[in-house]
Amino acid sequence: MPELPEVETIRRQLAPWLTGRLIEGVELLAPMGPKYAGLERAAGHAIESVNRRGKYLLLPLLGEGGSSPDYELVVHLGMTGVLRPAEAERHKHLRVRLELAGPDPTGLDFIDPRRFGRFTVVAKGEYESLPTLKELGPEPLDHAFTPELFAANLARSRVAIKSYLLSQRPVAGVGNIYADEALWRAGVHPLTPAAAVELGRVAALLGALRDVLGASLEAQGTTLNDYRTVYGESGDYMGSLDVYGRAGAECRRCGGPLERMVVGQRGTTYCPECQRLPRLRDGEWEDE
DNA sequence: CGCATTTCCTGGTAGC
DNA sequence: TGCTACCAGGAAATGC
Repeated sequence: MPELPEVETIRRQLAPWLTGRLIEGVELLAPMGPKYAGLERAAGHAIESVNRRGKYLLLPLLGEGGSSPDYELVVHLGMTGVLRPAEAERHKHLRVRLELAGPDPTGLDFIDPRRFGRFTVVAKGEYESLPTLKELGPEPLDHAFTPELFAANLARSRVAIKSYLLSQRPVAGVGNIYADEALWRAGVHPLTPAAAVELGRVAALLGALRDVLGASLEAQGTTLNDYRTVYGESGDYMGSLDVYGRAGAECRRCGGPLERMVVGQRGTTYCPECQRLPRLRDGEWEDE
């Protein structure tokens, strides 16, 4: 499942290849719909740069004659999306092919078996049709993002911290794997109301997010099943996961068994010993 | 507005 | 072997 480290890995590989390239044509092999809205507008435009916000890839498209960008290509890989150089043999689940001017490789394929991904063109910076992108929280690896800002964001909600992290509102780019990993590292119970995580724990949580996202990025991400880099490589971080996919195994901190539960319809693995739920007393949450 | 629930989609796998 | 049932889940849509 591509989250921040996986999408950033892909961005870094795409950037030197796609920057400045002219999109000569667009082929849509999936049924037209909101997930591919406006895609035909990409034809005739050059790619100014390859950027990332959260789990979204954002490619501003230069206007006719190289004028400043008017459109933006927005790509979300969903759960099973893969971007790679076009191959002669069309993949069974090929959804979009961009035809590029210039030297080989002259095509970019978007393959997406489960169809949770998006590949759309919007007017630059206008994300009305993409509410999550419109409301996206700060980049966790940005040093301007402080524990105080994170705490202020978390204070806006009483839903379970795990669910709130997945909403992309308090911080961008965190999905199911790294949410579980960071909560375990910071010793925060997944069901803790977001606003009830006290400042010290918020700081620990931000540190944990940065550690795990940074380490995974160095490993080119986590491959469970479908995720591949642009060049078909698997990410190497799976063996470093402490909790995700390890329900029933020993907690690497206390040795007790990790447990699995469902939080907001999402499978969640945690250590009941190391991640304690704060108690509610007189309407206030207290630690321990 | 906040929050909960439902929906989309296919490959893999458990069970018979 | 072949069938059915179910599960994985990011974000949008829908319903209070």
